[in-house]
Amino acid sequence: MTIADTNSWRGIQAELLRRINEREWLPGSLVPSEADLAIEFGCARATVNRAMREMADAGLLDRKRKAGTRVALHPTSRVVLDIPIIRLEVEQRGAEWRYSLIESSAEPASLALTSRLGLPRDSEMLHVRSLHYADNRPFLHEDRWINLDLLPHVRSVDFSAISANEWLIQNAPYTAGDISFSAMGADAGLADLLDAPEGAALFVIDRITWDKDRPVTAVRLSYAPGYRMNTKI
Amino acid sequence: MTIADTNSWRGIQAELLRRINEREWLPGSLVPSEADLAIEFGCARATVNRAMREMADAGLLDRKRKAGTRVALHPTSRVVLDIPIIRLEVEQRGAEWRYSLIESSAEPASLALTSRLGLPRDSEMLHVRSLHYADNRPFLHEDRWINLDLLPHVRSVDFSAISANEWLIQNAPYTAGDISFSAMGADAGLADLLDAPEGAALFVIDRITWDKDRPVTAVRLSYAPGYRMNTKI
DNA sequence: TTGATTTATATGTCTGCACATTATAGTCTG
DNA sequence: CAGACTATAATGTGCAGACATATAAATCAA
Repeated sequence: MTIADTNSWRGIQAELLRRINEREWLPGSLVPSEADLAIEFGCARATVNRAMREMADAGLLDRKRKAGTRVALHPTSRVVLDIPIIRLEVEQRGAEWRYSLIESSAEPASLALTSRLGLPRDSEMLHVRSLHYADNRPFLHEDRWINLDLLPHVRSVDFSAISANEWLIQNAPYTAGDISFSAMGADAGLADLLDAPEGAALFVIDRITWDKDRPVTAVRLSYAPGYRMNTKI
Repeated sequence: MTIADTNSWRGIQAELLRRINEREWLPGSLVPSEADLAIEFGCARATVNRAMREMADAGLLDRKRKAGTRVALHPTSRVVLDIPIIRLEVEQRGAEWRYSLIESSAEPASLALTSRLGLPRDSEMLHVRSLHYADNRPFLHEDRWINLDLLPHVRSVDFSAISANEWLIQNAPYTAGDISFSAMGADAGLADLLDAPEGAALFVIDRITWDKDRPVTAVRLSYAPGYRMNTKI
């Protein structure tokens, strides 16, 4: 019965984590109720609740009213990724960020894209392609389509002065987004741009953002070979 | 002054989100204090706190004592990935999971690995390589090293009957982990195993888990071409 | 002017209480 | 015995108040 030093919610959480990690409470087993734990730790029930709620959010505990709280059977580790502005990502690596616009023009989007976005076929969208550099070496290729219907004044933005990535974050709010990560071989054009051999394995992020069911932008970020996205559990 | 219908913390959170999304509160601007908002919404300060704390955790708000709360300037979108047991991941796709052990043997680990794990050089570790299938097609290659020092009884586990992935999740608790995602070209061996052309771009997850500073296992998961990891913001 | 100290303020957390919500388990009834 | 109803037990949420803590801003001293 090792009572945590402090009866703060962090102390209680640490103690609960210890009991789970050290198999004092086995996966799938029922743990004492909030009220009982509050008595044991000599604190208010709300404090125990605070500690346990976070653990439930993290997937370590399964909680149901009346049924009680159980240690999760399959603790799916939950990973949190922070996706920053590209400029900041480069600068955080201690490299100098540079950006160059390749193309910016209104074009009819492909059927694959419009259908995925729920737009009328042959909708005109702004197609912006650009390259981000870290210390003068290609870092990633940004291939973006912007919904002109939702953001008509984007036509007049000079994307050689500010990256589309940054302009959108500051000017186009979104309420939801779909992201997918994958690996792709570099085609001839990308290989040339990224200064990589053709067929090189590239880390790719595809992202579509929405503002209440209306698509804002669809982007594909293709990173130069060697890129790693790191995080902790 | 649209007061949210309910003065539950969710209602308040929704209203705050609306004000941010609709640019009523601009990025970087100071928002009213908890006390003021509590008065405005006619609720307790704790309720406002609950709503705002979650938004701060999500990176939408920056909060500092005395300085107050500001709308985040660079709303780094925070993505949450659930990394399930491989078997469950395959089954969730509606495919049949199958598993085959390639190799399981105690070997001295490479210097690169031992130094990364903080183990003595030439430490013996259990090297387990296996292949996971979805509907009889190669899904991913699991290349794992297990710390025999920490888990000596793992020598006697039959990894042809249970996957190392699953056994470890159920038997080896960990307190921290480092994960990195990248893209790699398939070498001859992997290409053969995954039934892919040599050089094909593979999505790769490297993960090291720790139990209080002691390494538990290091694993590289190489997914067959075409794999995408999806999530939402 | 500059550096140290104090003060005021916003957030962070805890308490004790109350009621709401949900789902289990038991009971009653036809 | 089956199905409907009811009591109960756990979590979910809210409130008012209190104190803790960090820190920006103001004040004071050299």
